[in-house]
Amino acid sequence: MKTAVNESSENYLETILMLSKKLPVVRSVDVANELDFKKSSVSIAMKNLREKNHITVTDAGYIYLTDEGKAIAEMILERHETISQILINLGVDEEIATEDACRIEHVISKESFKAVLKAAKKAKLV
Amino acid sequence: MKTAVNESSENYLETILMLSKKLPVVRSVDVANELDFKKSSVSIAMKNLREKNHITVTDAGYIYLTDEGKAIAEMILERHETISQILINLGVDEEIATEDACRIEHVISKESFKAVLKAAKKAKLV
DNA sequence: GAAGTATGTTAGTCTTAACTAACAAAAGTT
DNA sequence: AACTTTTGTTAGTTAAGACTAACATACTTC
Repeated sequence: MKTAVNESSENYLETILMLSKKLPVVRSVDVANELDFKKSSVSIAMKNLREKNHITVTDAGYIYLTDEGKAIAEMILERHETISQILINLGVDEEIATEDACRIEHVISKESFKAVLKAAKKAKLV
Repeated sequence: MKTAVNESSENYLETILMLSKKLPVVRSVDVANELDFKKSSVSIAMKNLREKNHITVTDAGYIYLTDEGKAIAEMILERHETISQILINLGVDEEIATEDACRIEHVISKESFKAVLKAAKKAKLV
């Protein structure tokens, strides 16, 4: 089952996972606040993620990642943490490193990420 | 003079610079062929680049980068070559490395690129 | 010079993903 | 009970950046 995921969806899934680690439950409004988007935008995005089976939403409005959604979210979050850590350890300002990681995490291929991670570990950068 | 350049424009400028190195003159149709876009799309893009003073176009349809356009194009092309070279030297398949470089080159910050370049040189990766 | 090919432009369409505005329902407050 | 705040949804707008279709030159070629 090919799951074509675009950058926008990846970003929402990553944010839901991240929020679920620091909030008891995650709602649309939490996602909107975190990303600084309007709740109407998030509402539509959540509808799309529901239709693609990447999340489920309870009657109370609590958002949960499905296995598929969680797999994507965890992949992106791992990339985010790894890439920002590498950049910070190379001397890049933390805020800039985080912003760059936020963009690179969506465009790097599995193969390249794997190669970079391996090299960074060898060089004790991560 | 803040020159906000989006990914699309950067890509066109990079392509014009690249083509200028292997063709006597660069025209819209050459850009369209290289990027596999329709010539109408390129026509509109060239109009935008002209309005932003990133290129000039002669009556004969020959496209030339302005100083400002060339600066952007050279920056992106340097990133492209550097990033793809690093990935290839880390063992990534050449085609994948090139595709990844094509995307990362537009989203990495000046500061991060500089840090990565320095580290790659130290490690003899580039 | 007529016909065909190459090049460039314009007008209008489509998709994505944000936005505002308006509204409905629930929960909290006085 | 009445008012306010919070949350979510829907409808319609906007912008970017690709697309198709149609057309206007201009250059070739016979």
